[in-house]
Amino acid sequence: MTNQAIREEIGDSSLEVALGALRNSIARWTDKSDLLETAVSGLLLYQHDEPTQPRNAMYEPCICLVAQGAKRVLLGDDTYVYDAHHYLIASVHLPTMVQIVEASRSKPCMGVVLKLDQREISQLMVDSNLPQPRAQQSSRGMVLGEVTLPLLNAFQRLIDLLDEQKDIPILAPIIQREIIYRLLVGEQGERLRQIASAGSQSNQIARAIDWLKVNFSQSLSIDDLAAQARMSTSTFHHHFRSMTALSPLQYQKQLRLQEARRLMLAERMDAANAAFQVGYESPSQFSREYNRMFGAPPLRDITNLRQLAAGEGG
Amino acid sequence: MTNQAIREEIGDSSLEVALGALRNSIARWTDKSDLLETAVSGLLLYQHDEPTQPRNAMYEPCICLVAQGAKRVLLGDDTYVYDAHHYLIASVHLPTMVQIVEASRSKPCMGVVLKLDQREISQLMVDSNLPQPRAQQSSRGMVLGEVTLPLLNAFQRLIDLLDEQKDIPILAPIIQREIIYRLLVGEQGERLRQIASAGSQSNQIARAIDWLKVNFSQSLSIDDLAAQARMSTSTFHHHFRSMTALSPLQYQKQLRLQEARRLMLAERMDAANAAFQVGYESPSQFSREYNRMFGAPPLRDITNLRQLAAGEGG
DNA sequence: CAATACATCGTACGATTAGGCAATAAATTA
DNA sequence: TAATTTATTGCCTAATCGTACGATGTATTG
Repeated sequence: MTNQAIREEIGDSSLEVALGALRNSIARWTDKSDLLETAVSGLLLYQHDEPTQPRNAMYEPCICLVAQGAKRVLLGDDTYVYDAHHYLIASVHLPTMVQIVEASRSKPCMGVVLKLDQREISQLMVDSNLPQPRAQQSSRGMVLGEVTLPLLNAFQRLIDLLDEQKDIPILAPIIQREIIYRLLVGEQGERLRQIASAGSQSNQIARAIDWLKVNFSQSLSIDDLAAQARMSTSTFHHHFRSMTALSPLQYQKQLRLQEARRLMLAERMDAANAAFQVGYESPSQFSREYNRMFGAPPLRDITNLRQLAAGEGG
Repeated sequence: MTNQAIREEIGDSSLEVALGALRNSIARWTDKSDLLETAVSGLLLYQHDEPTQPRNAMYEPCICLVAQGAKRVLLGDDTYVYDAHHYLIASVHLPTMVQIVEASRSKPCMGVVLKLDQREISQLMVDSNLPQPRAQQSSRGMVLGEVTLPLLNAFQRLIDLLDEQKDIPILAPIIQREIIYRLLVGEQGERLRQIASAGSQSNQIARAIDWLKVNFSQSLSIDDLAAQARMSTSTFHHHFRSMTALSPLQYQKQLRLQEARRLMLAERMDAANAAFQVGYESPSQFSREYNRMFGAPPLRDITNLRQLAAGEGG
């Protein structure tokens, strides 16, 4: 056995130990098919005890780990599958399809999510004099990386804080900074640094995405948005798509339709009003696009969902 | 013979008489194959005693009449042929191919050109309370119309002024206003009014064209130009093309290459400098496009032209 | 200095939009 | 249950706009 192989062996076994500890911690705080917002702001824990169908979900800027099980994320034509040995970073808000592909009663999928704040990342880059990214080109806003022991340990310490709530205000930010630092210098650090470096194309696109996220119900002028990002219309398109796998309009449409669905489902709003609320000016157009996205026209889709929920509840 | 027919007969014969008078006047001031800028500013007279090949020419905003002979104007894929019974209005600067198709020693092509000033047109529209145009859609910046007797008479009086130079400062503007008025209320008045009504799409495009005409050697941002015209990039394209039969870039290219040709021919500038002067940043690109437009690379084209001129001169 | 790779930009094309109207489904009432 | 009203969805037209693609210009590499 070579030294290299020995190191890997040791590393791997340490990793497994750390993952085991993480599983225990997650299990202490969450129950089956449970999602918990913890006392550490931005830190979420969850477990789920069976595979799911793909479902629409919005990823926020965050880093996601699973201590057990596996998930599949669909972004445009790309597929990202991650498990206990791979983390996933989303550097912007991204509409995706998410599916738990590996989970069971005996071995539920157990996950940790830590939301990332771009300002923190930028601050850390300045503070630690990390080099500006080489390439100007913008790439996908989602990336997979290999889980390392120090990273796992940091997460472990973060979760351990939940037992010592008084330490959270002081220690949580420190540990979060450590995690971010480890990501920045890790294999996918370049990506994160691109997003965070002010004025870069990635950063400009990220700003545009933030704007859309807030103002999706307003009517959208791509030309203006491009001007804001100091790019030509077509260049803006190019970079937007390379980051989100969606055209700006498709992105806005996703936001609009998902919000409309939420309004009808949770706030019991009728189709026409929901359509209007999210920025559509004609109900017929809304109906057509809703149908295209969710597979059924508004009312029928909502009825389906209600029946499904009732069935699960009973 | 119906009254209608009689009126037409009378009208036609009067028209012929008027055209005869116009021919005499033009002949008094111009010689064979001669172009005269008259003492009336904006008024040009010319005659040409043989048909020509099509040649590149820039039309300014103007109205063109021929008292004898015929001309053909090529604008993009459109062809405009006009003779003694049809005038041609150009409402913006337009790069065209022009060809005299009917002319001979005994019956030379005899023409009158009066340049039009958009501000005068707008002023007249306000003063005379002419209605704003109905349609918003923009159309070709060139149009043919049927010559009428009053129009011919006005032109006759304008040319007659050349014999009474002291009256020009007072009478020329008045007669020009009459001509513009007749055009505005005539069959093609709608077109002219569109161009002149501030804020209309046609007017916005006309402004963009004016800008291009002056700043063709600067590098051009279509997005900015569109923003200036308060249109989206694509809408701007659409209207620009419907008015000029050219895309904005093609339009600019025409201006650049024609100016470069002039610089080389008249100012004896070398190719590389001419290229640079009109805004090209690489001589190779210039050469390629020059070749495409004039059928020969810069140096050879100029040599050809010089030989041609020498041949005609001798 | 040529050749090549790469990013950017212009623009033609096709998708999307508003707005109006017709058809249909659902709900309410006779 | 039938009739009437109301809410939703489907369809049309004309215009605008988004955007994929190909042309153009810039940087890089041998």
